[in-house]
Parts: sequence; structure tokens; C-alpha cells
Amino acid sequence: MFLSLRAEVEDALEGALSELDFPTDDLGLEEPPEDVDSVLASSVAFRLASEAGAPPPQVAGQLADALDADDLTYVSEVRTQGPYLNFLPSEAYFEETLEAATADDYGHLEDRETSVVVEHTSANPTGPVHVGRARNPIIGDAVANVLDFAGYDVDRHYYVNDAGRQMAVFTWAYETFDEDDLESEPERDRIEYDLVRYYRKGNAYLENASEADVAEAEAEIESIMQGLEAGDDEAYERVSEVVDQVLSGMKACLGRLPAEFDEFVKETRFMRNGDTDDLVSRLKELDEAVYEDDAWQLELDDHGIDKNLVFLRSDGTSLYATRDLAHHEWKFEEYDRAVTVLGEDHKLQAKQLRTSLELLGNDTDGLQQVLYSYVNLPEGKMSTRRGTGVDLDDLLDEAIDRARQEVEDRLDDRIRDDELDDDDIERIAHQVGIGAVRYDIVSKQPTKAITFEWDRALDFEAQSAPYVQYVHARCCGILEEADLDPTTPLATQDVALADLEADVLATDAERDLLETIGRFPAVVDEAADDLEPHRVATYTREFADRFNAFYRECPVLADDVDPAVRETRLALVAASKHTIANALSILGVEAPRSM
RNA sequence: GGGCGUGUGGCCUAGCGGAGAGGGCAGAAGGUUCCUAACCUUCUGAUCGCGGGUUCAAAUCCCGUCACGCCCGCCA
Repeated sequence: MFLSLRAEVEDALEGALSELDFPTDDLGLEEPPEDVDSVLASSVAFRLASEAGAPPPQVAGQLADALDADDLTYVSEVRTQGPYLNFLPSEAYFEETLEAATADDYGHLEDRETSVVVEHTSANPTGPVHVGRARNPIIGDAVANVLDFAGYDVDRHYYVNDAGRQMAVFTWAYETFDEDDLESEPERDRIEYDLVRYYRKGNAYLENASEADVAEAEAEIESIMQGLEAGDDEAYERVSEVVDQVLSGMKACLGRLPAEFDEFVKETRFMRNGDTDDLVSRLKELDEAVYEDDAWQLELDDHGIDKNLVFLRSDGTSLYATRDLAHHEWKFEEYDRAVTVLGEDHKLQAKQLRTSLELLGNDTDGLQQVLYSYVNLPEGKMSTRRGTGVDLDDLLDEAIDRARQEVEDRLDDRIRDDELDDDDIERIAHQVGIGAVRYDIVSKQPTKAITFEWDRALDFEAQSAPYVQYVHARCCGILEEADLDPTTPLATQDVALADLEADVLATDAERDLLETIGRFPAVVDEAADDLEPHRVATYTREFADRFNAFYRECPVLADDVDPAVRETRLALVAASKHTIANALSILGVEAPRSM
């Protein structure tokens, strides 16, 4: 609804400006501060003052006179306040918002008939997912969700680096060592925890064994890599045995978040189908291609990158970057847009990738990269190879344990003693625990560095997932108390929706809440445009504040509430429920019915 | 050394050209005969790293400077 209102105001303001012979290129639209009664404001008058030869407040007055609110559906009045123009919402705005939000798909925007592939996580299949990487699936999943909500046709991809030296080392180690050679037990009963021990063992061996032994091992590793390069089935099968197993474990871990994927795209695919070879020949034809130090490289300094991109090693094998070029050309063929979520440590590569794709004749406008800062431990970096870091599984377990403890503690000193059985407690512990981890990560700007600390990551106090989830539980509680089903649209239930009149909602708390509900689709729109899901998180917090104010001041089910008010407030609660449930679902945070 | 990013009350964070710099944590004081107190109310606390500049208007843009992070492999 806010989107319609904004469009309407843009139109009207543009009309008024051209009527007065003012430029219409910048409408100065902005959201007013909280204590102002409007939903939308404009500060154009400032800019026009010198041109008009009049002080801003006077210009604002002229504009207000030129604008007739009677012509507008969603605006009841255009009011000036000093130099500002304020657009006040009409009853129709409130009513249509209320009606729209009682549908359970509220916030979904119109189909844009545009396909987009979101690639995220793509961690090397070398072992358990650690929290250093956890930001990637959490941000990536939310980016995919918000695009989906905004009407894009979204596919989620995990690009599997199964062709690099790391995997050759892993495969060699897996085939060479036995269980007996390993010093430790798996940290957890899952396949990637088992197999990572071979990887670590192999790396330790390469660092510490005698020169001759290392040379022998290197020869084997080299042969695996050459086999992959040649598109050799046997080499592929050998590596796949390790990759597929480890990946299945990582998939299980990510599934706990949950972060699901439509496709796992293997790097070797672009070697086996010949795309990489074709790409190499095309790269060689480019003006930027040079043959230096026995290797083929791309000289990119004319394009602002002072580091050459090697695309063919002196031994004739391709590199990750080469295959990734083929991978991206494939994405461009399959999708209208391609979004990649990756760590800031890959920034230079991302730039090289984009530039090289352009040199190859691709239009890269549809390629967008979302970069996030790495999560570090207070004591330093996390590394799968060295075995340092906190496993994502451990973080999630700890989060659930702490949440369970919290539920049990709170159960004792509740006012209303509703019946939570053991299943409920377990359900809530999962929803709250995992929700808190996701929310903590997704609510921050990705460019900010994070140092992982248990207590900070698992704080259930205000401004965290449980704070927002609690609002949802409150909504459900009220609806259930009124014998309504929180999960289905209000229109299908026994409530006289047609009679709803928003003017029954007279208090500021009700108005503010409804106004906030109305802004949700615009938040989705902007968050999708800028690929910034943290905006949705910021919105959920504002929303929770507004709802709590309503909850405090406006009883719904009390005996002395007028029936018409009761019905309308119930609709408002249902609208709130759908809004917050959908906002949380974009963030990948579950919305508990009770907690 | 070069490139990129980040610096907002003791701690965390929103805002990223416009209306008193919003929140949260921690600290102080209150609130439960009334739809779940994982809530709410009130108070304390900020020269928005520092110095210049642009603008009617700067946390926000530009220049410089400092601190921190990341990157600068024929690794991925």
C-alpha cells in the first residue's frame, strides 16, 4: 500500500512542480521522523528556494497549494511544516492496508518475470562448516528469500570447488591413510567430521614428512589434478567419492539453519564438458592476453587492476578463476541475473572475474556481488586445514541448549500457566536458539567485521530474534484466544471483514502500527533492490516496538471492548501476525506460535 | 608500500545529504487482580576517530590524517 501511496505522491508532486515551472528531477521524498503525523514527506522546497527567489517555507506553501489532496486516494491532506511538505494518509490508505495484510502472503510483490540465481556459501568440501563461514549461508539465504518475496524467480546454487589442489590432496590422503594412522576420534558422528581427519593428516604429512616422501605424495596429487584436467572419468570418480561424502555432511549442517539449495554445481562440470578449454582459447585471443613466465595471463592494468590474472598454468592446467569464468558464462545463459554472496577476501577475484567476463563480451550488468566481512575469533582466524575455529554445529547446539534452559527458567515464573509440554519446549528451544544465531548475523551490515563471542552471539535479550518472535507469539495467542486460526488468512474465517472500517482504530498506537504494516512491501522492495536483507531485520525491530505499544494500550479481548472495535483490532492483530511472520521468514527465522 | 572496507555514549548497533543522532546491552528506579513480564515505563550516559573543505543543510559528500580488518600466489 505504501508503494501505491508513494507512486501517487510522486505523480502529484511532479505535476505540481511542472505546473510551477520547477525542475522535477529530484522530488526530495523521504520518510518523516517518528513524531510527525505523515507517512511521506518532501524537502524539495529547500532546493527550489534560490530558483524561486523565496525562502523554503514559502515555496513549500506554494507547492501545497498546487497539490489537491482531493485528487488523491491515499493522501488525505498535504500539510506544510516549515520547509517540509507532509503527506498525511487517508482512511482509504489505512483500510486497504488492513485488508491487504490480513492475507497470509502479505508482502509478496508482483512477479517480475525475471530469473535470478543466488550463489552462496560454496565452501570448499574439506570438512565441517565453521562459524567463520556461517555468515555466508545466513546472508545468502536471506538475500535469496528477499528476492523471492520481491517477485523474482530465484534459484539457489552452491558452487562446489571439486577441482582444486585441495581436493586432490584430500583424495590422496583419503586413499593413502587408514583409520589407524589418525590420532583422533571424529568430533561428531557425521561423515565430514570423520573424513576431515584425513585431510588434516595429509596436510600435516606434507609439511613434516621427509623430502622424498613428500615428493612421492606430490606426484600422486599431481596425477589426480592432471586427470581432472583431462576430463578423465577415473580421476573424477576418485575425487567424487571424497567430495560427495563430505558435501553430504556439510549439507546436513547447513540444513539445520536451514539453508537449502536447488543445485550443487560442480566445478569439474565445466572441465568435463569442454567449456573451460573453449574459454581458454577465447581468452588467448584477447588483446590483454600475454604469455609470460611460461603461463598464459590476462593483463588487466588498463582496467584498473594491477595484478595479472593467470588463466593457464605453465603445466597447461586451468585454474579456479578460469573455470569460474566458464561457470559464470553458463549462469548468464541460464538466468537473467546472477547474485553471488562472498567474503571480502575474494573481492579482488570478484573484480577480476567481472572485468574478464566483460572482455569476453559478456554484459555484466546482471552480475552482482554481495560482500561480507569474515567472522574471526578473538584469538584469530579460523581454518579447516589447521582445525582451528568453532564448528557451526557446535554453535547451533549451544544456542539450542541455552534457549532450552531459558524456556525452562521462564516457565516457573509465568503469570499465565499455559500448558507447554516437552515437545513445545524442544520446539521453542530450536526456534529461538537457531533464530537468535541467524538474526544476530543477518541484522548487521555485512561489511562490518564480526568477532565471534559466545555470549554476544547468544544473547536472547531485546533487539534479538526472541524479542521479535515474541511479538508473533503474542499475535497468535490473541487470535487463538478468539477462536481464530492464526495460520490462515482472515478472509476465510468467521470474521466480518467487509464491515471493517479503519476509522474504528482511533488511537495513535493503532494508527502507528497499521502505518508500519503498510510499509512492509516497500521494505521488501528496497531490501531486494539493494540486496540488503538487514533492512528487513531493522524493520522487524521497529515493528515489534509498534506492536508492543499497541499491545500495552489497546486491549482486544477485554470484556469492555466494543464489538466493532474488537473485530477491527482482531483484524489488526491478524495483519500484524502475517506481517511479522513473513518478515521473519525472509530472514530465515522461524515464527513460534507460542513461547 | 599499494588497493578496498570499517571507525557512532563503557560495550553492540541503526541511520549514509535534510525536521532534537534512533535502538539495545550494561547501570539506577518502577510496573503482573487486565489478551504470555523473552514485555513495558522513567532516568543516567555521544565534541558521530581526528583536521580541513563543499553546501541553505554534513554522522552522511570531497581532501588529508590516524587506528583496525581484508587483499595484493602458476591456492581456492
